[in-house]
Amino acid sequence: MSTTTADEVCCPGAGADLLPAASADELALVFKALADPTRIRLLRYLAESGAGTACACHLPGALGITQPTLSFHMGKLHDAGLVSREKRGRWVHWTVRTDALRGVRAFLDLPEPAGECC
Amino acid sequence: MSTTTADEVCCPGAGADLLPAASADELALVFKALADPTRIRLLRYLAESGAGTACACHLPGALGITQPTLSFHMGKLHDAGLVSREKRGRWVHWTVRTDALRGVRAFLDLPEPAGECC
DNA sequence: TCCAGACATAGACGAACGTCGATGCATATG
DNA sequence: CATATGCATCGACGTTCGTCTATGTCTGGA
Repeated sequence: MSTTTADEVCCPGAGADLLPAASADELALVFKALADPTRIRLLRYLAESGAGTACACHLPGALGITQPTLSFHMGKLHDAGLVSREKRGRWVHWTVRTDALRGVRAFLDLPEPAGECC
Repeated sequence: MSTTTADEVCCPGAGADLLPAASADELALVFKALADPTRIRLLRYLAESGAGTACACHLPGALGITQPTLSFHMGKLHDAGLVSREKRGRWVHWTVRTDALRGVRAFLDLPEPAGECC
């Protein structure tokens, strides 16, 4: 029931192909990890620290969250591949993985509008 | 309670300043709109269509979702400022607003790791 | 060896999300 | 005017999310 009168009446140049569901899922996973203000600030904080690495010991206080909540967010970032965990003695040090952002950055470079529609 | 022993023991170069909460919220809003496979495919579809504009009449079938669901997702994209709505007669045409992605694209250009940590 | 501290995990709870069917509201067409 | 159609909205539902407190686990130092 898809090819009804709509196809011929409305914008015919809109026959673009869809992004495969697998690719969309993969992108959404990273975007989901970025879809929280706390995690955005965490990522930014790490990126601005020396060598993109820092322990998160003073962050709960600065962000107004508890330690388990911080652990939860870092886990999310880690699951998305955006940070790597390294245990040094008693503390955990986190490092931003900028290469993990390549996919989403490529996606955001959407083709510029060119040509007419209808 | 912030400047305890932790500050002097663990990575001292980690004294980066935090992104303001308002900026983080703003970024998270856009990322939240992108944090769904269906919306990712919709945005990509629009971007690849002529002039970044298309009506969404054949999309429900192609994506395996119903018309209300499509309306819901387009509303989300619209709320985030990622698309603009234009009513032409009986149909609604959607256009990608690539400029709305500038903020998140700038954020994703995280500073490269430079210097040593500890 | 034992204690203190850093981090993870478990359990709970309210809020937001994604989806649907049903309905309402415009607008083009006969 | 009556009808059909594209889209938005409503109400409902199960799921996921973000946060907390309480507890467990592991490591370094006294």
